[in-house]
Amino acid sequence: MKIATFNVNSIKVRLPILLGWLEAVKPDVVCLQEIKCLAADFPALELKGLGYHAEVVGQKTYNGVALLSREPARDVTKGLAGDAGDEQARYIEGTFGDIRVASLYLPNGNPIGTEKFTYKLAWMARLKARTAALLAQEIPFVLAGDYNVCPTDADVFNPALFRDDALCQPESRRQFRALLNLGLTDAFRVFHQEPHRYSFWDYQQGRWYRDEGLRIDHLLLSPQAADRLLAADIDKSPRGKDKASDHTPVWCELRASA
DNA sequence: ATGGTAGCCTTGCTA
Repeated sequence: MKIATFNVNSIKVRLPILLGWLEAVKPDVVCLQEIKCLAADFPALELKGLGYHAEVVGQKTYNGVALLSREPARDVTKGLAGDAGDEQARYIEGTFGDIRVASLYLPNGNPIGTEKFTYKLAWMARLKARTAALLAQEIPFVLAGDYNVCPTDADVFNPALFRDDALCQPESRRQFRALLNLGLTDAFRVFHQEPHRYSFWDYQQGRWYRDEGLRIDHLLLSPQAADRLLAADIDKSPRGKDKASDHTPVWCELRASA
């Protein structure tokens, strides 16, 4: 089973690139972020035309996550537990075969020293609590999405430039490590230890052209999923197209259950 | 020293 995550930065604008990529790669499950539309405005028909079902947590203008899948999702839950007053569309879970999958869009948190950074850290604490609850079930699961956390200085083109950025803050990295230390595996790093592999390149200042990016899109696997991990990589090809997102897909492949 | 880009639509906000 091939599972991918892709921050599309507007599903409306990115639909041609997304459709082309789905046709070429044929992933079984795709976790989307920053769809930037209400669920009612999601292009479900176009995706159905390629054989993909969609489950959507929408929001106008900002955020928004979705799960695309060849087989319909089961037991879909929308939103991240822990703050009933949180209106932001950043989390959805569904089950595909025997694998639980979440599409998440972790808050950016910039600028630091503001309520935005506080919200980011609080959201990470909620994600840790949800992860602990999932781990207690001892099932294969994949938490995939835009974490807005660059785990180490090897995951950013110029650490000094990001010293005061929320994506590279020690506290953001600490909470990301705390999540991993519960027992999750960063699928990409199982197969690729080399530094300077990125999933995001800013639109400004020729960052894509110069390969000056950050690795902030991750697939974190439970032990039962990691035991079935066959491959994982970043697919840079969509980022090079006209009208590209500033992110590119990251994927992993899991062996079918015995 | 500052602005640079993109997407939304609010002529500013978020990233």
